[in-house]
Amino acid sequence: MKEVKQRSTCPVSTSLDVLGDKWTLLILRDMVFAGKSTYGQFLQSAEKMATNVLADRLAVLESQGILTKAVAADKKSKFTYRLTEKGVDTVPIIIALILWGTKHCPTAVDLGLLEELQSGKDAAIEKYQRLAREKALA
Amino acid sequence: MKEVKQRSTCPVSTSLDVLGDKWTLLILRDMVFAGKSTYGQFLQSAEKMATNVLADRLAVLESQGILTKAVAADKKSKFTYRLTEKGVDTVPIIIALILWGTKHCPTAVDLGLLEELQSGKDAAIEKYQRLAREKALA
DNA sequence: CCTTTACACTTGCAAATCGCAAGTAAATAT
DNA sequence: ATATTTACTTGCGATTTGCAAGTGTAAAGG
Repeated sequence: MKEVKQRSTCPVSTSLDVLGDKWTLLILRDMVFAGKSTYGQFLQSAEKMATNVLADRLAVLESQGILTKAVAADKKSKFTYRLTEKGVDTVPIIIALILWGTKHCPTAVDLGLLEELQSGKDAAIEKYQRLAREKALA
Repeated sequence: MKEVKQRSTCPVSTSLDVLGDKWTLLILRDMVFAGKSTYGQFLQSAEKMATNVLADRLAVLESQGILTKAVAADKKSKFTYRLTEKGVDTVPIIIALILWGTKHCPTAVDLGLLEELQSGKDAAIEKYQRLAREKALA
């Protein structure tokens, strides 16, 4: 039961107590936008996160109720991570990061997603939250 | 000229390369929502960040063009930090964190701001960006 | 049955970062 | 001249990270 230290009661601070590092939101990004759900899939991302850091972050995310861990349907030696509603609710944060990065970090590019976001952010947020919820039930 | 290592070209990742830690967004929060602008003011926040970490983050934020540093109008021994447009554009990220923290971290409370956000997020984003811009010009 | 592979971690260790306390330096105030 | 304010810098032990290698369990192959 990985515990998180709370530095203050400010909601920005408490959010960062859990999400404020270089890796956690990348895991959530992979779940929401790349449909990933297993340890092995998370390791394959372009950013190459270390195995021990991934294991640690998954444990924190699980203990914070942001995702759930269950034995996979096909293999008993495999686990499937799924987003909870608390996890689905991080979509607006990730989308805000995408918009900021795309606008201000010139080398940051994204396929069709950017167009979709620029032509209607709220619609995109709802779409990806719906998709994430459907995946969570599957 | 503090340099930031870019892990990939994904916009979420590049944003986190700069903003992804426990302190950076708290500095920006203090500038946007508490009107702070000096080293001493940042140190007084409830989260009690270490002096060397603050100095480091301010240097990164300045080198990334998120804020500017200038000698204060009243005192030559004092500096004033101001947000650039790139800095003002982090407001939606901070607001997304406020909404998530308030909804999912029970101890995270906020005075009147929450009500304001719930009754119109986009209006609130525009309001605080406008206020931040006005302060940046002052 | 026995061996190999796939998958999900765990461990060990050097390097980087953090948190804390104290010290430095320049500009004001007294 | 002395003290204070403001903004850092420095030193150091503790924590966290990144990298490589090892462990354990379940399925698959021979």
